[in-house]
Amino acid sequence: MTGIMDDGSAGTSAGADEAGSADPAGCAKREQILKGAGTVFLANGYEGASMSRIAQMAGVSKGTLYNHFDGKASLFSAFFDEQARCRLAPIVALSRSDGQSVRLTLVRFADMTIHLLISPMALGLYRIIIGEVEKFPNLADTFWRYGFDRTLGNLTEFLTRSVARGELDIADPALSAEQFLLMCQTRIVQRRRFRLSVDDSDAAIAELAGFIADSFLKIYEPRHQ
Amino acid sequence: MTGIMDDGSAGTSAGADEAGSADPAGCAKREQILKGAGTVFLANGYEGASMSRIAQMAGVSKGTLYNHFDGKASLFSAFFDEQARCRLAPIVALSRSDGQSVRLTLVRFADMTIHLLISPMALGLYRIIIGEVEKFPNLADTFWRYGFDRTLGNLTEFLTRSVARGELDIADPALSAEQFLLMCQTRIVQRRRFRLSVDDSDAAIAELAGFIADSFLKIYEPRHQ
Amino acid sequence: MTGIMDDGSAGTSAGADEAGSADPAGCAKREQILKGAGTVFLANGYEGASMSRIAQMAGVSKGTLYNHFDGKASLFSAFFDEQARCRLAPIVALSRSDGQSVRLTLVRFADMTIHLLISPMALGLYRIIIGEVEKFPNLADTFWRYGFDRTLGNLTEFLTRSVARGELDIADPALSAEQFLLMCQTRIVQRRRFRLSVDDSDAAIAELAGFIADSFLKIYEPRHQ
Amino acid sequence: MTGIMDDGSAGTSAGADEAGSADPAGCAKREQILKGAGTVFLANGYEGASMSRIAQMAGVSKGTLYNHFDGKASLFSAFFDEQARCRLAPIVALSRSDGQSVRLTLVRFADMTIHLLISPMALGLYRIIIGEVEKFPNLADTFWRYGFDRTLGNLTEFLTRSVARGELDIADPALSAEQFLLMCQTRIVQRRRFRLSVDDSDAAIAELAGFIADSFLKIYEPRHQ
DNA sequence: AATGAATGAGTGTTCATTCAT
DNA sequence: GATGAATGAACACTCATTCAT
Repeated sequence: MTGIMDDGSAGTSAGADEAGSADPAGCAKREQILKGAGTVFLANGYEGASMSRIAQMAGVSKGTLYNHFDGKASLFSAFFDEQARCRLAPIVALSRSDGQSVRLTLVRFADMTIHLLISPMALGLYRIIIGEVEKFPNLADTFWRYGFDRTLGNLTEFLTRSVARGELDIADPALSAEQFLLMCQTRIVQRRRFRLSVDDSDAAIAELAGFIADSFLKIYEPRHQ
Repeated sequence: MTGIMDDGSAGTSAGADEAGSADPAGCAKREQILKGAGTVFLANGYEGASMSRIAQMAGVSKGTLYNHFDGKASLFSAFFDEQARCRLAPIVALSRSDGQSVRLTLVRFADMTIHLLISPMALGLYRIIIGEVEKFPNLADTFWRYGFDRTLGNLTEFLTRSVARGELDIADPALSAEQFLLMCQTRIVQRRRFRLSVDDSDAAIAELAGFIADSFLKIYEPRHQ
Repeated sequence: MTGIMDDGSAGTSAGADEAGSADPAGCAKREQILKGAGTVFLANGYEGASMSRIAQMAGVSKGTLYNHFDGKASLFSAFFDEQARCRLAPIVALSRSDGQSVRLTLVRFADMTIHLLISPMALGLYRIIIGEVEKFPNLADTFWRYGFDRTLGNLTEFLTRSVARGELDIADPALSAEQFLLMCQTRIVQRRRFRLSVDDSDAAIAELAGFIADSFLKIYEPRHQ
Repeated sequence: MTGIMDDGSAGTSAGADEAGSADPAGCAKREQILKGAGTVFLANGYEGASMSRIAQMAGVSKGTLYNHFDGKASLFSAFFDEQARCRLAPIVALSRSDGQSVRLTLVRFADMTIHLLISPMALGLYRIIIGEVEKFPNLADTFWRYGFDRTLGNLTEFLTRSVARGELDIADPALSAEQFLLMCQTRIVQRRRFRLSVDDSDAAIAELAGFIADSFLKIYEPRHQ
């Protein structure tokens, strides 16, 4: 439905030299494996996951894993590519909602970002990428490109439009967008990443989102003199 | 020189009066092991590190590891505690530097924070904690307390003093201190954590530190009307 | 031929109708492992046996051991159960031989018992059970039930029948049966358990069996006055 | 007090070429080690005992163990020799009690034997010897000679005297003595060796002792025609 | 294409033994 | 003589990977 899906299917069809009738069936098993792999990898990390458990979780035999993927590392990368390509960046669409005040848009953006970042999937992906970046450097790259840059790009675009409208005064929108995303990690997100207890109720998130948006506006709202 | 050093030397001197020459020797082996363990843990994570490799790296036999530590997890924790206690938070002293302008203090604080956070040790510790927090929840706690809270506390204190002097207008200094620390992770720190290439020259860091301090001041400098 | 064989074949045939050719193959590996395990366990005891040696002796890899059994203790128990169930108590059938004089039956019973008890397998099992009874209490229980109680039961039954016929005068046949079995361990069996040299030729055993039967008869033959 | 002590001290003094002033002190440490070793060996068997635990239990350092004994096997043998020489065969003295009826002597002998054989020490020694006889063949030999043969010898002597007095009619007193000792293991002793539950109250033992003595007398009491 | 039994190098850990102090 | 830190071979057990079916 979004451009994300298009990207995903495009990537698959590009390599779909085996397509036709075999593709759906083969893809089903493949997806089945990737789903099981994801569950195990997110719960146990790369080293902590065993191929046996993945096979068991996916409901296939261990041999089948090796028919579809070259090995553990390959399966791990495939899982991450799929996650990054297909499931990240649901914040994208939101920032398009024009017609609202800049503040409201920023508040909603912050609210959604915080909610996303403390979702089990996002926390798990962050954990595993940060943990395994030395062993799988391209993983972080993929994750960054698909998971962060797109969101960042949309926010940057929104900020640029706002600057053009004279609603904000920003010299480097890309840098400020990144700054905004980091401010969203204050308190709640950061503590959740460290598994520290914190109030992450919707109300607490909403309040924090307001605080972040206001802070951001104080930095960048045009000062009339 | 700092309170950290005092803590460390206090612990050491406490055991020094009954040992004399024996203590350094025993401590030497322990330190030797911890050093090797650190190298391997930081490079490979907890699961990826093997006791054999640690023994080899530390230049001792595998059995000696177990004479000094209860096991892998124990060694890991010991390494972590030592790092958290002794090597983190050298930023502490800085925020005491009164007599300077608030901006200069913030700039220097941001500069030091960025430098610290992109140091190999800090990057490695962050990686490993985030990666292993599910298996070692108390690790993140220790890291947070020693590595983050102390720095945060000092910054909070500084902000509170500045508010008292009328130089800043902050409702919740602790929250704003955390916000400042997260802004310090914009661009350079975050990219280094993802192993992405980024200009982390002193000049680039200095410029970013200035940007962060200015942003922070724009949020919290008193508005005269 | 005996009830023991029936038990064994019954268990096998129960699984044979859904397997056919696969069962024997899987069972073959299992039997192969159990055979190797038996050799090593009997020669070295439980603690003295290493899984590596068992694997080597059985001609399989160490991993295969763990594909078929949960671990060392499990393998040990499996070996034991099999031995206790299938190889002990071949004396059972003998006591049924009616139509002979009581004395002859007792002599033959003693003769067979002594022969059985000094067989390498019985000596090894006895050794290992006595040695490991603290660590595997259920082992001794199994051994007792399959190895001793059945034989004891048959002898008791025989004695009871003889009492009914007026050929013996026994108040507590179960106790006397046990007494008989212990008398069978005089001299030869006991010395073999201690690895002491002793004449265990068939002739010596036959003579001892006669002595035991005569002693037993002197205790329990009806005294007419 | 008994001949046992004489034997023990004789054995020690025979090898006391290092005697004089060093002997008592060295012997104290040696005894201390042997005591600790005994505790650990009896509780865990040979393989299950670790030199560290023995050192700890004896209250000496691990190195000291090796100053006094050649190694684990040597310590094990030394412990057994000492046990066999010094602590076994307290039944010896009893059979000398003449002036009583043969039956009473036999009853008291059986009673004492049963009590001795189900004592923790005797059960432990039996277990460990039977279990380790393959690895330490001379152990069983020592145990047999000191633990069994002496008792057997005394009983044989008593039986011979009784035969001479016309109170018993025994062709091979040594064989019959052994037979008597084995009958003493009926029911209670045997079950305790297998860790099976059994009534081992003094009353039960007394009753069993009576049964054994009566059985024995029925075999060997002179038949007047 | 799917299976799962077999593999063997690898893991964390223990422990009898040695030796400088 | 006593110590205990150091050793390294051995242990039970795991797991990514292969391959005959």
